[in-house]
Amino acid sequence: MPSEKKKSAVSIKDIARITGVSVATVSRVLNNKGSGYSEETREKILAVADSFGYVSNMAAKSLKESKSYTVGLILPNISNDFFSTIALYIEEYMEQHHYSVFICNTANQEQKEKEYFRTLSGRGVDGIICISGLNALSDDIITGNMPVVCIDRHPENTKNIPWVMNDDRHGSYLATEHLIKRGCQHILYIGSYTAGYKKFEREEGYIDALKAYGRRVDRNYILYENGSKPHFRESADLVREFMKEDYPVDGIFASNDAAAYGALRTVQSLGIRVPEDLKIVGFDDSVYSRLASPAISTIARHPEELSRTGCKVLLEMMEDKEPEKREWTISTELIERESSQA
Amino acid sequence: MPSEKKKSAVSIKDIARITGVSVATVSRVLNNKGSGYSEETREKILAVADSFGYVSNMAAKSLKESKSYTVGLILPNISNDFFSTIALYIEEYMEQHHYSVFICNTANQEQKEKEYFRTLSGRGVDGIICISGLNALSDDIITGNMPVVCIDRHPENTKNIPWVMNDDRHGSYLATEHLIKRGCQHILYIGSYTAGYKKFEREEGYIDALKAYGRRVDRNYILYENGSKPHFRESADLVREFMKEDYPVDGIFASNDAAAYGALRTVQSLGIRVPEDLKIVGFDDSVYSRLASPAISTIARHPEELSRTGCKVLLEMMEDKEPEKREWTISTELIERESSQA
DNA sequence: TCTGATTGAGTAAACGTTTACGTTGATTAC
DNA sequence: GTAATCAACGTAAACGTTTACTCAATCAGA
Repeated sequence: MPSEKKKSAVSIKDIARITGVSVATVSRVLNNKGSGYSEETREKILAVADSFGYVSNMAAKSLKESKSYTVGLILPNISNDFFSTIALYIEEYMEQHHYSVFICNTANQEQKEKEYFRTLSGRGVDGIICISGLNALSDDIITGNMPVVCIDRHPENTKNIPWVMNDDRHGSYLATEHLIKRGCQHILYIGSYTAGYKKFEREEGYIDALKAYGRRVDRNYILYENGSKPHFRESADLVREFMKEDYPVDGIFASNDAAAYGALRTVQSLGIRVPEDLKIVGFDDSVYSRLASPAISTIARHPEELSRTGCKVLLEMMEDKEPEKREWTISTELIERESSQA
Repeated sequence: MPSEKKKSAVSIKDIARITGVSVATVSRVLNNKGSGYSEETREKILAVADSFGYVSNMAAKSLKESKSYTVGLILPNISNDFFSTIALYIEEYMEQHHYSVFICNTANQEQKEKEYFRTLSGRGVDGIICISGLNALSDDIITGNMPVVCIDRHPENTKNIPWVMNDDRHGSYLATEHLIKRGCQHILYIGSYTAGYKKFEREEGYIDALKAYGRRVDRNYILYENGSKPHFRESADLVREFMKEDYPVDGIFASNDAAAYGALRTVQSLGIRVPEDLKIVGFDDSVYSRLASPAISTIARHPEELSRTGCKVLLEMMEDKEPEKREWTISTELIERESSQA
C-alpha cells in the first residue's frame, strides 16, 4: 500500500491545536523564550511535541530569521588526505554549534569556486570556510558581506578576509635545524609550488636555519619541482639528476612528504643508506612519511587546531563580532622518525 | 563604515517592482514555466534579474515546495581515504543535478547516526545516502519515508532500503585465484570484521577459489584480526605468530591493504623475499599497497561507480520512482603489482 | 458578428515559523 | 477604590516563493 505520499510532518500548528493554545505560545516554549507561558503549559506542549516527534521546519525558520544554521566548506578536493581531515574537524565543531556543513569541491577551478559561492549564497548559508585552490580568490567572494574565512592557504587578495595558516616557515626551520644538529653538512632542499600557499615560506625557513647555524646558503642545493608529475616521481627525478653531479649530500629536506618519499626511494636505489649515510626529513606527516621504510621524519601541521580556529573565527563573524585579529598562525611540529636517526 | 547590516538580497518582489510586472510573472519566467508571459517581458525580467545578481531564496522555495534540493551524506568518518573518495564523487554527481550535500560524521556511534537522521529531516533534505558504521541501522532510518540508500556497507536490517555493494566475494576469488595461478601452494588468509559489511564475504571468496582449483581448505590458514590494534600491527603480529608454527606458506591474501602491509613488513623482517619466496595480495587499492616496497598487488573497488549508482538510485527515489532493483553490486578488480610477480 | 479558445498577465492564498503588539484578568501600590 | 503592573496568552503580519484562480484582450472559426 504505497498510497500515502509526502510525509507532511507535524508542525507547530498541529501542536497548538492539540494542546489548545496558540502557535505563538508553542513557538515561545519550543524556543525557550524566557517568559510568556506558565510552567503547566510548557510541560504540556513539550510532552505533545515529544510524543509526536516534532522537529522544526528549518526552511520556515530560515525564511523568517534570515539565518540557516548552515555553512559552506569550499575546498579543492575532499579526497585529499589533509583536506578530508580538516573537513572532519570542521564538521565536528560546527555540529556542536548546531550548524550543518555543505561540502563543495572546486577541483581548483576558478569557475567552480565562483559558482559554489553563488549557490551557497542562494542556499542562505550563514558563512563560508574556504580552502582556495587558487592564487587569488574570485571577486564574488571578497566583495559582498558574507562571512568568510580562509584556512590553510592564503590567496593573494584576501583583502579583509581573516585567514588561518600553518607556520610553515618555522616548521621548515625546525626540520633543517634538526638535520644540522644530527650532523648533516650538506642539506638538499626540495621545494614545490602550490597555489594559495605563500610561495617561499618553506624555503625561507630552510634558509633561516642555515643562516642561524652559520652555514653557507648554496643555491645549487635548492631544487624545485615544476608540477609536471606526481610529487614523488618528480622528486625522484630531481634527486637522481642532482646525484649525478657528485655534490656532497648527507641530508635532504623535502617540502612535502611525497617528495621525501621519492627522494628516499631514489637514494636507496643508489645504494645510499638512510639514515646512516644520509638523513631525510619531509613535511606534512602524511601516509608517505609514515609508511616509508625507514619511516620518514617530518613536520606535522595541526589540522585540528587549524580547523577549530577557522570555525571559531567564522562563528564570531556570523554573530557580527569583529574577530580578534585578521591573521592566525598555527604552530608546526617536528616528528622524529627513523630517516633522521643519529 | 560598518553601518549597513544584513545583506537583504534582491528578491522576486524587487524585480517585479522594477520591471513593472507582478511577482507571479517573474516567478514564471525565472522558473521557465512554459507560458504565461510574452517574449518581451521575459527578456526584460531576465535582464533585470541578471543585472541585480538575483539568486532565489532557497528557504522560501523549500518552504513552498517541500523540496530542498539538498541531500545528506552520513558516513563514519570523512577522513577515511575510501569514504572521502566516495564523498568526492557523490558531491560531484549531486552538484550536477543541482543538489548540495551535507556531510555527517557518525564516528560509528549509533546515537550520532540517529541524531543526524533527525537533524537532516528537520533541515528538509530530500534524501540520504548512508554508509552506516553500524551492524544495524537505527529504527529512525528504516521506518519513516525519507528516501534512503545504503552504499558500501550493508547493515543487517535494511528492510526495504536499497543498497549498493562491492562484489567483495568475487574480488577475493580473483585475488586467491591469482596467487594460485602464480604457483602458490599454501595461501594464508588474513581476515577482519568490519561493522556493516557482510561478515564473511571475503573469506568465502578465498574458499571459493581454493575449491575451484581443487585445493584443500585448511582452517589453520585462516587468521582473523580481533580489532584490538591498527590493521597493520595486528596483521604483523598474527603473521609473526603463525610463522613460528613452521607451517609452509608461499602466499598471503589479506582482506585489507593495511594488513597486507603489516604482513609484508613481518615476512621481510624474517628474511623472506617477496615476491620470490612468498607472494602477497591485499584488498582496497589504498596507499598501503601503493607505497609498500615492493608495491602490493591488490583488489580495487570502484568508488566512482559505487557512488554514481548510489546517487542514481537516490535520485530516482526522490522522484518517487521505484528503483529498478533493491540490490546493486559493483565489480571488483585485480591490480597486479610487484608483490605477486611471477 | 458571435462563440469559444488562447494568450498574457494579475490576485491572493499558502508553506511553517517568529515576534511585535494586543488583550485579559489578577495582583499590587497608594 | 483606583491606577499601574504583570503574567499568560492570542492575533496577525511578515519572510520569499509558487501556483490555482481570475480576468481582459485578442483571435480563429462559423
